[in-house]
Amino acid sequence: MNTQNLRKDVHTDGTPVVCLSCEARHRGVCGALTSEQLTTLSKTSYKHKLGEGHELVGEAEKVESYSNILSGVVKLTKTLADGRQQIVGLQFAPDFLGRPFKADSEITAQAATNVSLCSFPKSVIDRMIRESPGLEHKLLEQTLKELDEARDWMVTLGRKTAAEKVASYILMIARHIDPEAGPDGASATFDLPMTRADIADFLGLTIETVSRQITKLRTDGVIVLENNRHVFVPSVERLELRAGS
Amino acid sequence: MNTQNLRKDVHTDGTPVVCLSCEARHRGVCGALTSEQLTTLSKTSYKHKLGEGHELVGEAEKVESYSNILSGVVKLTKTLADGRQQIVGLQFAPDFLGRPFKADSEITAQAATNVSLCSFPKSVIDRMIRESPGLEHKLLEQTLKELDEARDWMVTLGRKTAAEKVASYILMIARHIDPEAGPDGASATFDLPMTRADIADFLGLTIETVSRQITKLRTDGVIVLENNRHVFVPSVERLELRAGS
DNA sequence: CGGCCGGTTGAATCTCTTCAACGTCCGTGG
DNA sequence: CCACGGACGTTGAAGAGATTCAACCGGCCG
Repeated sequence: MNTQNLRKDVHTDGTPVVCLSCEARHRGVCGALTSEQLTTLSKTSYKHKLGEGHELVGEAEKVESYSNILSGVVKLTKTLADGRQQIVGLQFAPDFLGRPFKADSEITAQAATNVSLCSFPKSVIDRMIRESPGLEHKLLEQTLKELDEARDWMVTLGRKTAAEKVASYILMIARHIDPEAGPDGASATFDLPMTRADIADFLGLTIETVSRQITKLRTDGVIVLENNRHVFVPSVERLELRAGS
Repeated sequence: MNTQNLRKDVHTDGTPVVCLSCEARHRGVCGALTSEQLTTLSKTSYKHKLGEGHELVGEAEKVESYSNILSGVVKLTKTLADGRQQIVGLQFAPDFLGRPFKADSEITAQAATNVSLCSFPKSVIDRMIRESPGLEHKLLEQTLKELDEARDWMVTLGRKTAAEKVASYILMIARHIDPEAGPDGASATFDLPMTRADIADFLGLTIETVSRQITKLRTDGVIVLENNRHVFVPSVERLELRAGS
């Protein structure tokens, strides 16, 4: 037996096996880590799945740990004292989940779909941040991206009509989920990852208004529905027009 | 003559004279820099003032440079194709102004009041970021703070009534500008740093609605006005109630 | 003085919400 | 097996809240 082959099988350049096929290593924060750091991290990390609706915060799931999203969609929600809710962010794979340097986020994170995560203790990451500037750089980049997205959404919340809001939402999901949706004029097919109630909380509307606007998009032929979830967009460009740019 | 005294007068521990009384050195990003870095930076930095309404972007003022805000308020605006506007952020001293790692921000920055800035070339900062992790850490902290603020505001935009929005705005300004406004039950006095039009663009409302809601707060005794700008809040707590938490 | 800018106020309109009823899907239990 | 209940979604009618359009006021500058 060849020890070199054995070593390669187990470590493959020193990269832990669990990380080998992980998207977070390419596009996520783990890309900033060395093989040794990945090895250290993988010893305390664990992959797990959460069902739709499961909360990630207040269950020792996030306060004391960070996670990478491997698949699925996570929604970040803020709630007013009287119960009004607003979704303030959606996170897709391979986003990093967690708020460094702050214990209480005042935000609840919830699985919008079935979600699989790779979680690790806060302390290990916080130490690695201090040791390797590359990681902090990755975090800064992701945070800037989230800030850009939040500001884009502020325009939608503050200045768009209900019809434009719903179109903007479908367009955003299409771009995130459907690989083809990029070039204009193309079509797109995908599933909406959220209920009408979630969409309403995301758009600052009521369930009824969301439903009516989706119906309108359907009767106008901008989208084709089945399941109330599965969407076909014949022309992404036409949808963009409805989104008010 | 004593050379030690001379040296102290000019350099004072090596810290450049222009930086000595600068707030950014304490609470801003410059706090992460060594005396030598400050010296390097101060050679290419320049302090200047901008009048209200002056744009900071697209005038070689920001695209190729970053700035620290020394005084005044800067508004960040996004505009839709048809002219609808939304203010997506307000920055106060000693905030850092500029978007690292990205040439085009799709955001315009404008002086909401008279503003004084300390500006430096993008290239110098970008290099220092690479050299000193502390600076990147400061930037990450500020970006996280801005993200928190953006998300707070998303709740206001999406889920609050016009009355609550205006109260929230006045409350936010009070907390930023008036030193006393912290503890509940206290009173506060300050000037609104923006026109009604700006406030409307910030809250996703029309000028008229903003005006009506301010009038209502005035007739209800929650605020006392003069100048349409100067505000006295007898009880911050009562204002908080109007803001819907 | 006249015009413009920023702000206020009123009346009509419209968009979105509220309230209510109804339909469908799906798992549970008789 | 089918009836029941709940979650999710759609649709309609009535109502509230914000916008639109318009008039008006005061201050400032040319």
